[in-house]
Amino acid sequence: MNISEAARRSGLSAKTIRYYEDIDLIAPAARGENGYRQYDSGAVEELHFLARAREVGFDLQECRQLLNLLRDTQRHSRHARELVLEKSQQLQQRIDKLVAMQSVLEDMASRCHGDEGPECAILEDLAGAGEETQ
Amino acid sequence: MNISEAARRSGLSAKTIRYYEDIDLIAPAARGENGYRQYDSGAVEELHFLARAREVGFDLQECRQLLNLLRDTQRHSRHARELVLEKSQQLQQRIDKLVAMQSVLEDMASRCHGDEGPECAILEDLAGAGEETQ
DNA sequence: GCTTGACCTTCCAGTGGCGGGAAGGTTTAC
DNA sequence: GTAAACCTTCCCGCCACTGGAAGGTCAAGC
Repeated sequence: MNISEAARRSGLSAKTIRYYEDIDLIAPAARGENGYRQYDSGAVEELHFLARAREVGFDLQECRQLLNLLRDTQRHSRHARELVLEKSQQLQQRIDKLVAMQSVLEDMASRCHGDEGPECAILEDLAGAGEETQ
Repeated sequence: MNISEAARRSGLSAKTIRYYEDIDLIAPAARGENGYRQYDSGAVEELHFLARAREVGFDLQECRQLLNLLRDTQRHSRHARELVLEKSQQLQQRIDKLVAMQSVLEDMASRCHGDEGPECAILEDLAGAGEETQ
């Protein structure tokens, strides 16, 4: 099949598939007589694997490691599990940070009248926070 | 004061301050005889405002709007409040997404032995998810 | 045979928000 | 006198793509 069909089946865009080939994340696709890339179901499975791994938060370097594990029949499942748990912790840190940011926003919004007047707790907060001790 | 002192007081890096000037987020700094940028406390306050706004999740375009509100004595605090609440909703969406991703990771990890064997629920999941119906 | 449109190819540029580092000028301290 | 710590501008790199230009290919309809 051509690249757009492989894209449809894998969940990646054709652009992304070419990009992954470009950075040697995947092996160069076979080519037809016309120079078009050709994909079989095995290739699509790898692409789909990558799409899934990206969806759950792995970056391309980590995807590389996961692909190596996928291809390695001598692998230890411990390695995959470690990658997943580490990624989970990273996500937790990002979540914690976003939650903290959001609570600051909600707090500011709650103290702002939000009317037609110029007085604004939000702008005061952003301007002055951390300067009271001086 | 010179740029590194302004950086220290505002919480931004000198690189970032120059960048903000470059993209016209802030007015060009005054220059001393030697060509060095000079900052007064008013300029530092604006930089600090920007640092705070960035910390709570606003992008530079939104920071531009917030700065306009800060400078506008005729502003309506409603505008600032709307920006904050919209940003809060955006953060909520990002949080929801990350939480969903993390729960997938935790689920996969829980079903993986994580031992020295090659059998691995994680890799199976990533490879096969969404294909059972076929 | 001709056109139209949907494919495909490569290559280059841009995104956001900076950070790193080169190459060179200035100031300060010893 | 010199070393270091500043400062300047400029350009490249990061991540993971996306958009678009310029051009080749293919299938369908007339």
